[in-house]
Amino acid sequence: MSRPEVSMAERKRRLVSDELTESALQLLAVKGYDGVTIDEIVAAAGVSRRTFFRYFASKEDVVVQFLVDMGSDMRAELAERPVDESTSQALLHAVRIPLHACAVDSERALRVVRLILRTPALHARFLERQAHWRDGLTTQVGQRLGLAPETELYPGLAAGMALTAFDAVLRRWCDSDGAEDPAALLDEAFAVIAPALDGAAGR
Amino acid sequence: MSRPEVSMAERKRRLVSDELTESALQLLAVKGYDGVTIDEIVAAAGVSRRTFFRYFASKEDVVVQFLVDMGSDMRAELAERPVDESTSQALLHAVRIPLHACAVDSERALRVVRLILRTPALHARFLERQAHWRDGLTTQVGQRLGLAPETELYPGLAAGMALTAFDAVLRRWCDSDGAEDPAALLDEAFAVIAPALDGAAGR
DNA sequence: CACCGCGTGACACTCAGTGTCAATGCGCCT
DNA sequence: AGGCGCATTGACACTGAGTGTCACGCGGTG
Repeated sequence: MSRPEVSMAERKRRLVSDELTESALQLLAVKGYDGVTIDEIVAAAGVSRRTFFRYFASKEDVVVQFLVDMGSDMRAELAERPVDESTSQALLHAVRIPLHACAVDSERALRVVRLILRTPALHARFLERQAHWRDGLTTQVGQRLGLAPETELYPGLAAGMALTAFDAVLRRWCDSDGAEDPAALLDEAFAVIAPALDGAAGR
Repeated sequence: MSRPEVSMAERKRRLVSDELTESALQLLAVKGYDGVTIDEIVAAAGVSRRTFFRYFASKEDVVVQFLVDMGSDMRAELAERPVDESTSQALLHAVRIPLHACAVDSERALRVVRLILRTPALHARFLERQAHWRDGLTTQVGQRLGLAPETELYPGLAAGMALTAFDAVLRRWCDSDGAEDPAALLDEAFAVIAPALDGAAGR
């Protein structure tokens, strides 16, 4: 009753998913990635092992999955930037999205990022997601400039450089335990790469 | 007899390792990553399952392991470049190493790269190795310029950009089935990123 | 009330990866 | 030659990730 704008089934799914993610992150942060089994996670969340794999494709996914939305958000942001903006400025705004998400809930984000960066299996998965981000940004940059990414190297390089900056900033932010300001670091990083993004050779 | 410069035990290890790698690559290329089990690989190589894991830490490793040597080679090359050379030139020479290795045995390399790039699990592992390459190049760049990579963003960004170029070239080379010239593509890519590597903001 | 569809739990199974131990083979020393 | 130590191997057992299958229960519907 009331207003099932989202079917109650949908809310139920969210609930289970969140419960699982929460339990997992809690345990993983304490005992480390290899120190926790799926059985412990599902026991903490109060669901069956089988159900876990109905929500997440793998143990890694429960940590990394939220990244797919951030990838979409980034791409959407880039798509909305005015076309007369320089490539570096547009990409800077796009890359700010995930970094801003960290700043909003730095406590939690720091725990997750630390876990990812120092767990090889998670780091590998994380980088693969980033590759998808790059692909999305690449086609978007190509669209902005009217360049075919299959023919021209520039779109892929531009997207890659932007994410290189993101990565460098994220690592620094994590290593400093959140002490350094991500936004300032990102500006600094983009000051370095901007000459390549907006340079004569680029466009 | 003759000259056991390398202990016979060592040669034996190489033999087993090569046998395993060969069998694995053969099978994986044909049946796909998930279509092959370790048992099939070891049966083809004529060793026990346990032995496989004495040589490779995981199923992924048998495909990706050779990359560690390429990482060392790259870093060594960068270390040997004259210090008065521009950063972009030095990094270009370093990144040429792995690309050159592809060109030497393009037949085989193409098969492996294809397998890696279109198998998510392998791609993830591949990117993680590249992250190690980047770390090595980062400290090396820092050393060249007398910059502390923990303080300055530039070394990490420079190394990251160089590998972004490498990655873009590798993908293009693979997508074109080896038709395009890696060396030419790399020059093209470095023409884009060089302004950032050697630009005023950099050093 | 009977029906239907979906999410769930229970169970069994495959496969990756690890620890342990006994057997084997090779180099070395006496 | 014979014995000793060291390293590699195979066999076996075990844990944990991931998947297929099926029967149950619950909410909505004619």
